[in-house]
Amino acid sequence: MGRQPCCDKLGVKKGPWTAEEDKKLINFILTNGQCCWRAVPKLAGLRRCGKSCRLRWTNYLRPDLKRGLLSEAEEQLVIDLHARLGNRWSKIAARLPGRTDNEIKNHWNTHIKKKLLKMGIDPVTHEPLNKEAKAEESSSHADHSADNQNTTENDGIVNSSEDNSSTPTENCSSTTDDSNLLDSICNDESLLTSLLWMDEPPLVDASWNSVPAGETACNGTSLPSWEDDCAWLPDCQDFGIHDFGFDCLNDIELNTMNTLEMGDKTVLSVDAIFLYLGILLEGRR
DNA sequence: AATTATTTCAACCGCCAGGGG
DNA sequence: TCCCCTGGCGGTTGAAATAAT
Repeated sequence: MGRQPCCDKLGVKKGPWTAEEDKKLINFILTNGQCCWRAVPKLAGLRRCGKSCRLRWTNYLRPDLKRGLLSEAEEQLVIDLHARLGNRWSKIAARLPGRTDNEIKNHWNTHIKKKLLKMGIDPVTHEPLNKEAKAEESSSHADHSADNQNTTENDGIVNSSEDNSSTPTENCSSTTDDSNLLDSICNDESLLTSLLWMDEPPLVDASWNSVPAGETACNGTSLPSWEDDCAWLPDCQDFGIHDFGFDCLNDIELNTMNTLEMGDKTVLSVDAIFLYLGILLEGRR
């Protein structure tokens, strides 16, 4: 018996999402949280498969996403991480808060790859291209003995045999470049702030999944409505203006939002979140 | 202005891993 | 232990946007 498709192919819409669909999905997720994706389209009134909904949410609609091109520092970080992790985009994305694996993968394929090639660096091995050519030449003589030693899996990280103290990137760039990278990261305040959370569960995502005490998300019982009780939202999700990437909004837009001061953080009301998402969606069209 | 080539990136596809029955 | 389901991942595609002719 073959594997069941992720969704009933009949009557399932494909292709670009419409504003209406986005709205429905956002509404549903904000109301119910992320639960069983397979059930989402039905419950949200969408003619999409659950997988498509999950992808749309994680890659495009999630409120904690950063938009726009990667900064220099982020790009450098991606290159460095790629040298260590290879094409493990999700692992790389986990180190760049607000960025998705898809976004990083696309940016790698369209920008970074070309940049590295231009610089004479092999985007796969992160070795200088001429060195690569030489290595290939010599390896054709020297059998494949190095193959077994060259890469070792260590806790999900690929290291070359000469990699105990340095990465391929470091091999071809030098430790000065590393300090430059560090400098550039330190100079990029937003990135630095983000990186401080690097080994923490992502702020929004983690709490996004956590349904408030006493609520059940997926079994369809006793879900909170916004009107009933939103008090958990600031406490549990701790949505801050900057967690949402509100930097993109102008003062007027921000002033129209209903915010609450919570200690050193400005927390958004539910109305404000909906308003923001509306503005965000408008801005993306 | 029209046509063609190239680039970008959102979305899809197929596969895999992990969890539960 | 096996089977099924779900979520997640990485590779690929193709429509839209942009640049070049």
